[in-house]
Amino acid sequence: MSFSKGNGTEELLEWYRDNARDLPWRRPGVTGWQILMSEVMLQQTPVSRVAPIWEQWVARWPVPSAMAGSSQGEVLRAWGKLGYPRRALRLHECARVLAADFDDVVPSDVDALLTLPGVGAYTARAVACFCYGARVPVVDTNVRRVVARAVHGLVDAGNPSTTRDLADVEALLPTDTARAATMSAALMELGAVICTARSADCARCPLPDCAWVDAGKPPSTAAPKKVQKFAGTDRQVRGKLLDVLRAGSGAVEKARLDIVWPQDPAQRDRALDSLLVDGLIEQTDDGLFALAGEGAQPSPPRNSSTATR
DNA sequence: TTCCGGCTAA
DNA sequence: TTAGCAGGAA
Repeated sequence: MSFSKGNGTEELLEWYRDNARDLPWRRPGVTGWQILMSEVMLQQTPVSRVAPIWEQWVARWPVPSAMAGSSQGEVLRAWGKLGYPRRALRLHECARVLAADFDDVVPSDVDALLTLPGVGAYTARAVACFCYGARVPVVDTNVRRVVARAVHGLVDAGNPSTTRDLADVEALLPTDTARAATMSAALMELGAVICTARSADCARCPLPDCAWVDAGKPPSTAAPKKVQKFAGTDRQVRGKLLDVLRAGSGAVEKARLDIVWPQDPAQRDRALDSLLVDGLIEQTDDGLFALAGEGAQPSPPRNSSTATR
């Protein structure tokens, strides 16, 4: 397996060396933990939204044990509106495991990384490669698309098969470890900047040859995929409910949550229950709702300021 | 396969 | 209006 005719490895590596974006988590001296935080944040979330939050997190929780010392609620608040807040919860649990079982250091071994909460096939290899320079295929949606086009001549990757994709990319990597690691980063960068889902800027593409271009840029033949709607879904309701708790400082009465989704009480209660099940929120003994880990905290003293009454 | 946020470029 | 975004887990 290789890029269509010529092997575009040298061109791609050179392009990356000269054009890689100056992302904060690519700075020298960034640790495995900090890389891991960036990777989890970047799951389904654009770079521009992640960068400022990541800077705050690196300053606040520079090592796993620091985060393990904070409550889940504190982490959820700091997560803000990045979306998919279960990621934050997993990262917190991951920090606890790293502090307890890994001497506060993110492991470099892919199999060890895969045991960590919130770390899947992509993230494990991304950390092994970007932080520790391992020669492993790093396959995300960008790489999948680049390989589909440049190698297979298709606009989009078909059914994502992790096994096949890993083998595809593995075959593209140079033998030399350092060059292979750079190659993985370059493939991702190419998909993120040049060969994007919306448009392929072939004029600026460093690859000397592309199977998709050679084939005349054929459109997708795949059936239109089902769109995962958002408006009116439980996801939207969960977001609104969680936003109330994130914005406030302590436990709140259910009525405070009810008002953000009055149109469908059944759906609202279902969403609220799912947040409890996910461990994102908790219920206090007196029936109030709070962010996870904050229900036991003394709510703002209601009667202490009796002088004002 | 489906569910899980929130934002924005086109 | 919506497709798409450095995915993971059940």
